[in-house]
Amino acid sequence: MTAMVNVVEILRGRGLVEAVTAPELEGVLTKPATVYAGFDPTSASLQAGNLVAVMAQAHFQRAGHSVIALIGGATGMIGDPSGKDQERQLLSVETVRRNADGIRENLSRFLDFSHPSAPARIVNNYDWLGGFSYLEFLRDVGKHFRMGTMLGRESVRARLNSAAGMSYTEFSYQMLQAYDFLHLYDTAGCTVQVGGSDQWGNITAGIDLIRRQRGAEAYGLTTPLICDSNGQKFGKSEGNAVYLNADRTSPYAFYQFFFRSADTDVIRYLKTFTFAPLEEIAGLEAQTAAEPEKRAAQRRLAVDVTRGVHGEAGLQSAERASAVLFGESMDGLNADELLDVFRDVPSIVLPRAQVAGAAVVALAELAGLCATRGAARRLIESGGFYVNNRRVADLAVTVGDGDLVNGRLLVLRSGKKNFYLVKVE
RNA sequence: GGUGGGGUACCCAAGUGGCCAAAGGGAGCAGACUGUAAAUCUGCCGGCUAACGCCUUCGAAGGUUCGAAUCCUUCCCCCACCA
Repeated sequence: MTAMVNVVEILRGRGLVEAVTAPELEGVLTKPATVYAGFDPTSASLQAGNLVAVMAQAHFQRAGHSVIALIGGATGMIGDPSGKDQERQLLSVETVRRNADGIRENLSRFLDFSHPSAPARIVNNYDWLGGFSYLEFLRDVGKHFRMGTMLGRESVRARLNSAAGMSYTEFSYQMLQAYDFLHLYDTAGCTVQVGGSDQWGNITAGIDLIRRQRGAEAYGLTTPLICDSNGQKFGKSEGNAVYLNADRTSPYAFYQFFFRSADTDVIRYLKTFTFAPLEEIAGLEAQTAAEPEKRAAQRRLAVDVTRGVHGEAGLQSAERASAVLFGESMDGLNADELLDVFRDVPSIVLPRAQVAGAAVVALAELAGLCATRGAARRLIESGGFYVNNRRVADLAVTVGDGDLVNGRLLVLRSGKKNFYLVKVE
């Protein structure tokens, strides 16, 4: 058998390694291993921040290892206290199930489930934890945990010292995740767990359990928490999370999120969120230094990630919309072309009677572009309001039939980049 | 349970009878400059209004007063120290 590529080295080179539990991991990975990462079904879609763990797993699979994505159908009902300062709201069984389906869809874009020798697998820990009785669990699992160790975990200590405190339920979380690791070790020969840096405690809990119960060594690798150069957690756009599902974050908005990356972040992001070879990234870095206004690195980042998540069709619609919105004029486009370009932009349908003859202030509020009439007034007075890409700074201006593209479409805009489509019927 | 300190707008925080829709900072929105970046500067930032102004807000409910975020009463919640 030919020597395997050193996946840890690849991950390091891309800034995807925060820490490993033992240096021997690299040696272990010279032979095919089974690697798992868990995903919390708190939402029906993964967020951009989750891409770090997903990419790490994809690199493992590309290097010839078997990967398992674990959806926390059971643990999601309990709530992982790691990195949270509040007790979590419990999710219903139904919600967790629905969310698990959404996440499965997201993951399928990155992991190869039909790989000939090592197909990726998705498992749900509800399948083995759901039927556990409390007594059984205490006897078979809880017995192997020491209070001192559990209380010493960072996630527990931080919460016990906080005003919010911690419930017994959340305190028990670490045992469940540890048991997952043991279960996957037993049933799939899984010896490596990958997770965010906040997962360190949960991962080592699993490693301890496997050592105690089976006398075997298991390993963990954590990925760093990605922040932008301002120290803000990665994956928020205008205060909202960036999701992978198209119905939550449109391909256009998704593309734009990456395209707007700062120069100081974009090279790091390319390494982390794309498979672009490091030599190419070095080239883009040089180009960014020489002619930053071309935004070549940002474009490459946006293109690669959007294609990965939304496919070729999603990428094309995002690029087409971006070209029109930020470059070419929208004059000369008819309503159908505009509808196509703005497919991903928020829109509202209004009856003709409410639009024709309406003052722009009223319209901005009515369409939902501004929360209140006053906000609409201020926006217009400060010169940040556009109708069909033309600035309107006068409150008294009204919209007439002649302003509607093909008599049925109006493009509103706030600031440089927030478009809003009004469909008239 | 005792004692002390608190609850002010999205967040932090000043304000102890009228000049308070409430200082300052942060976040946010917009403008200028740029490159859809960063930094900087400017404006806005409870609601309605073209504006004068009107309405609702300072933990909750009552009360005193011409007038209350500010004083009084009761209640709720939080924090610190002690038990």
